Amino acid sequence: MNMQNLLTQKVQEAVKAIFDAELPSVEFQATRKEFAGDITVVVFPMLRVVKGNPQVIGEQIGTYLKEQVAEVSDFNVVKGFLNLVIDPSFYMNFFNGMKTDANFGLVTSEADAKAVMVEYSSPNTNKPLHLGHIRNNLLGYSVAEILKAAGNKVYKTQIINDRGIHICKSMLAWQKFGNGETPASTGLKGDKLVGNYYVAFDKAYKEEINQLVEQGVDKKEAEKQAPLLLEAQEMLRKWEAGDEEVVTLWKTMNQWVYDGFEVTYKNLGVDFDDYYYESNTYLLGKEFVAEGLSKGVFYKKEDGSVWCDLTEDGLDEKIVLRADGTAVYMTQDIGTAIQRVKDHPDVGGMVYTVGNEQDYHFKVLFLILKKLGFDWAEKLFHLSYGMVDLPSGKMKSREGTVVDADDLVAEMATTAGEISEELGKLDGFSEEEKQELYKTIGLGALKYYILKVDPKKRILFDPKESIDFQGNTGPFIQYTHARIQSILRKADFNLDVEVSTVELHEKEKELLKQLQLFPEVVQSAAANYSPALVANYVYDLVKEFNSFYQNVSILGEEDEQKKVFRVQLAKAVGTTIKNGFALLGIQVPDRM
RNA sequence: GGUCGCGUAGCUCAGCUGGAUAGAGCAUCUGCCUUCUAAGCAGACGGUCACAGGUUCGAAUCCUGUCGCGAUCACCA
Repeated sequence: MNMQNLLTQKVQEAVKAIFDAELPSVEFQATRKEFAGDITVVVFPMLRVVKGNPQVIGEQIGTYLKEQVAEVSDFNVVKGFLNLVIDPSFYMNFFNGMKTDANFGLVTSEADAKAVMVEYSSPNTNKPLHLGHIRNNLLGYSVAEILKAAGNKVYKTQIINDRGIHICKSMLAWQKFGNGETPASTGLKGDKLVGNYYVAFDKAYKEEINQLVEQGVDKKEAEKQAPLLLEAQEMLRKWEAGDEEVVTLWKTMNQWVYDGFEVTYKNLGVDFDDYYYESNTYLLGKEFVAEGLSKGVFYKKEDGSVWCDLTEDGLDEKIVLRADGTAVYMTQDIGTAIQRVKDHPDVGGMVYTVGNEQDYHFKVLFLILKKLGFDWAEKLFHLSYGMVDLPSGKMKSREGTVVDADDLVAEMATTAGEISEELGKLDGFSEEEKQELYKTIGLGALKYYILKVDPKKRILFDPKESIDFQGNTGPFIQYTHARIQSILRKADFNLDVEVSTVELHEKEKELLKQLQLFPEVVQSAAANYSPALVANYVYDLVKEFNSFYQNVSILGEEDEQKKVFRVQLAKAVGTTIKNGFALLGIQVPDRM
């Protein structure tokens, strides 16, 4: 049992015994550094049940605990705060229980557990991934890993937006200006090549508009009339009709993009269990719209379009099927959700990692699924995150103001390399090992930078100010892990022994307290879908460790018992750093 | 205009199920490498927690209003 649960019981017992009152709950907080004690009971909330002076009440409860509870070795009361000193043996017991557990704090899922499906990435197939997608990918991957670690079965998936006018634009531009270029012929990544044609389309399209405007056509009208756009629309119609030539080109160019995406995903270190494609699912929702109609969840307007009335829920009316019977975004998402549960009957909930610009869409989607009567609809979560903006504003791929995902990852590795070279600690590394390490550090910096901030906050990213490698950063934490491994390499004695040191150094105790929090942090990060909680926790742990490392000699300690304990402690911290960072998708090196 | 989110040190962020003097990092300044990796440690400087009310023994945290920033309100996705 952990300390808080035990103390909750004991404090309730004390209040019962002394004041004959029932305490519904007990409030704890960490004891402030300037006071003696390890954990603090806040007396004020008890005043609702127990009348009296908080100082006196604190004294009475403190006395009771000291006498009755073995783990409480002393106490003091400051105003309404009862500071308890916990006996070192409690920490040692905890430590001896966890120090050999390589999965401390991580929970494996029960065989019959319900699964959670986490959707993330979900790009369009007409352009390469950029910094915004990076945030999405890192968040989705990390939340999936955190949910796993908290004891859930997880499927990672995405819905690929592979159809529509945007991809036709790239296809058309390629047909017109491409001269048969391929990724192989140009050496370009497929997603980059296709992205170039998307930009080329936009450029040519704008020229046409300008020409039309010069000829006296109204601008709005020109945007609709430009021959290129009409051609692209015609291409979309052909695609929907199954035109062989168009479909073949579509398949070819999409495959180029997928191949390019795979490289980016591999670079980022994210993966998926399952892929869904809009071209397969966009018609799926229709049968459920029909079902919803018969159930009275939806209604049909005179023109034949189908709607869902959400005004009673404080929202608007929402269209779920066009008058011409074609699917809208909502139709497709209804269908995809249902399809996913059909494919994976053990799915009991889903997480959608999608930017906050779609908050309203998901509110509506979840509500509609609920109205359709699916029990899992209660367990849907929109992992909504803030946009990544540049100092100049929003990233716009057509205007070339995007921070490309591959470029950024590469730049981070280059910077990591420059810093490493300067520090010159990599004697004995092969060139290959060095490159591998630079990638690990660069990615660590990038991932930590993005994941440590609360998902719902927007991020302002200034490409001119590079991401730090010092302070509250990924590399700082990786560095600490490397330091610990260095100690372990040098510790040439048996660590497999039980140490019962009762005398704990202040720094050691602080570390043990911090380690103890890890399991709760994992659970809380899962409950809040927040990698930031894990990031902040690991940072606190690492800060605490470095303070210990710099102030207390580990291998130089003369007392054999203490020395062994300190190395064991360092090892446990190293394992927790590694496990915590794994939840963020960040690797930790053994040397750097 | 309606709805939703955000506003904490010069900058980037913690803290937000109400609790002691609001914490880190970066930047600036001081010390610490003949001892376990200085991507580090120890310290200094820096705050009317956007503003105004309210609830409370107690508010950065909860409620109301105002201001600022962003998103969204398509038979687009």
